[in-house]
Amino acid sequence: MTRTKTRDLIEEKADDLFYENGFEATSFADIADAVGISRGNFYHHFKSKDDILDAVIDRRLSKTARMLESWDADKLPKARILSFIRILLTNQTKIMAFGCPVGTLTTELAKLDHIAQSRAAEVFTLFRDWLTDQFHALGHGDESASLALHLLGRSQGIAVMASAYRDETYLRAEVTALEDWLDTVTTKLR
Amino acid sequence: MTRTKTRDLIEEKADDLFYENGFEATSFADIADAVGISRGNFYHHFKSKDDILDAVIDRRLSKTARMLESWDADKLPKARILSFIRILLTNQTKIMAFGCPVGTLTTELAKLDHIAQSRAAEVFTLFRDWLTDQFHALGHGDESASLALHLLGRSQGIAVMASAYRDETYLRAEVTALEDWLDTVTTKLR
DNA sequence: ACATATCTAGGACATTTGTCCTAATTTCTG
DNA sequence: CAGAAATTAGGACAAATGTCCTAGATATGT
Repeated sequence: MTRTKTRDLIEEKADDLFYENGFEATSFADIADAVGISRGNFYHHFKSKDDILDAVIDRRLSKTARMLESWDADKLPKARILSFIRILLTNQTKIMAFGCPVGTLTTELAKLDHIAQSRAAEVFTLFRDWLTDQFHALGHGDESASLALHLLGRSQGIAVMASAYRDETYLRAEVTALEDWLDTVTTKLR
Repeated sequence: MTRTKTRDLIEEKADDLFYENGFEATSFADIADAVGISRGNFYHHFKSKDDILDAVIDRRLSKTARMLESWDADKLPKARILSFIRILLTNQTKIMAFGCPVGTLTTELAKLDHIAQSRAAEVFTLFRDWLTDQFHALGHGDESASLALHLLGRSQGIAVMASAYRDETYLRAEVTALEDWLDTVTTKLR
């Protein structure tokens, strides 16, 4: 198999496992098993566990950036924010089982006092800046940044509670509440 | 040392370590070192790691119940809810470093597929039911339960974002926003 | 087609993990 | 005070961890 293919496969499986089982709880053996390669082969592609973590974070950063760009392409600001809110519904099953991938990873890395924590939080920054742009486009001026952070926090809270209780009704109700909030906030301007 | 004293000390240190470093990342050796006893002695008090986890959860449950009772004793419903909101300020430093102890533990246990996950979530239930009572007392009727869950989710989101960015300004702004929300919600009734 | 670089498997390694055992010490009880 | 019970220390144990090494297989470039 070509280099990039195996590397990519490792990153993909590691990404999944870090999300579903946590970074600390995922061992080299777990990833190697999931990929179907030997443990030894591993070190040809990644020379340490932190190396894989870096790659997984990179992967998530570019995946997120691509998603935001695709929303930029064919939507209006308010619809874009709605797309963000509705990630909670799109990924409902996984979120109820494992929470938000971004929030849970940064939380875990904070506890581990891991150097990569701030890099993991950059995924949040991607969303935050993008959301700030959207609120700006809607004419919210200086408020835009705090609206973006507020929305990010609301989503995180929903993810935490939805997974704690595995409660779909709560999740849906809160998504609706967020959509209402967006309506209120965007119509308050005129 | 008497049985209860050592047991208590172990629980206390385990509680702290689980919070600050995570459950999985905390080893027996870590706890034993923190308490200052030998690893062997450990198994006289707790026969497995899950045993300590159970004890720590019990501890948190009763600690939480006691706190809520103390608020019941000398406050009015709205002031009680305000006390809840202001936990975020009271425990600001720890929350910015390690997130919310309840949210982060349930999240981790969900990923580990751990049997104790639902018991850990009972701390949320304590808060939820108590908050529901307060909203009831304020005359919110059937809305009370979802208001309680909403407030719980908002707090969780704030804890996640505050620790992701270690951002005190955000935390304070969002607490103020929550206080405003409480005002709006409670005055909307008349 | 051959030399070179890349990839792969399998195992070695020291360390750490959770768990358990034994023997000594302390504390309690009659 | 003597005997029983509870507590403690220290180490043994297998399994798992992250890391590294070697030797064979595969692919690549000329």
